[in-house]
Amino acid sequence: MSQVAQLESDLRDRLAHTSLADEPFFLAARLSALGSAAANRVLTDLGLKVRSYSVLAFACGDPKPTQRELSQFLVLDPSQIVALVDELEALGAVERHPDPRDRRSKIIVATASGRRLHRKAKQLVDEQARESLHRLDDRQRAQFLELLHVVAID
Amino acid sequence: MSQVAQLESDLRDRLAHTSLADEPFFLAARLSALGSAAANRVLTDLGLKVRSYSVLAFACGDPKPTQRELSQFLVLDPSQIVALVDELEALGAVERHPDPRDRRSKIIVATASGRRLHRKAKQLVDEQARESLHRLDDRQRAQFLELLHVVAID
DNA sequence: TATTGTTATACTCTATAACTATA
DNA sequence: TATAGTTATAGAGTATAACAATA
Repeated sequence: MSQVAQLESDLRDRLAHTSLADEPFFLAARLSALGSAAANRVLTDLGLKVRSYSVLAFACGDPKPTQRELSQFLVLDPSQIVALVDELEALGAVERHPDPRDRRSKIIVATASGRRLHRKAKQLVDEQARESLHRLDDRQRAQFLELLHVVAID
Repeated sequence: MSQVAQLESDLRDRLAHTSLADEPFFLAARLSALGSAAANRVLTDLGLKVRSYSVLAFACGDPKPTQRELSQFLVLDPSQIVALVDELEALGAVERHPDPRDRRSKIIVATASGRRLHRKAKQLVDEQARESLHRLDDRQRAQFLELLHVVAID
């Protein structure tokens, strides 16, 4: 049914005083669940989800990733990348290019329209992220991102 | 196959300089995926997973949660709580008690052996968490937890 | 009428193994 | 022998609707 778990203040207070509230993996899972749901909601109109958006973002960056690298970046099995790339390819957003240095590999590169799509999507996602961090002031937000960066990118 | 995505330093460096590396939802998702996998690995021997461990933790806390509350805390559909509680009940770790204030609700409360199980599990999980945050010093870790707390607990 | 727990079901995601072509 | 991408498939997780008991 509904699963968006907007907590009333008394429930929030109870959650805040649980033993789990000090366990980073629980907090990260909760943040991830809430964040992904929100991001997916915002991306639907563009035909994207968090996963495909992430692949597209890498395909827009430099250097271009192979599928193997994508699977490591996104913590997904290589076999799952196939469907994601297929999906974006069907949208005309990315193409599979041969890797000149290893003919087994395929490099995923965004098309011009893929880059436009990414620009629009990033704007929506960034705005949504700003909202979900609204309880932090500028300094705290910067700090949080820096620490999260260190912790999440092994 | 393997999906534990231990990155080599050059790949880590590439990931660190991607546009996604500044998007909190992506970092949270990555941290959550890595953290849950690690926590699940550590909990297997006790017959628990992250989800069931989380339910057990609430059932050990005070005040005891209803299933409805659990679904909000864990950002899961109420129908999914049923199976989790069934699972813990089969382990003899929790019991469903009638809620004196609302006979529709069931309060989930840990048994004595459930509390022992939780104690053991928490020790393993905490140790694992400390490891995965090893790149932060004490002050940073405290800061990170505080900010994560604010952001994840709406 | 609305809500709690439950069941059922369809759908998505995840994990694993095997295949092919390259290395 | 090992690795990149692919396919197939089974299992786990997710979303949705409907029902009985209770509010």
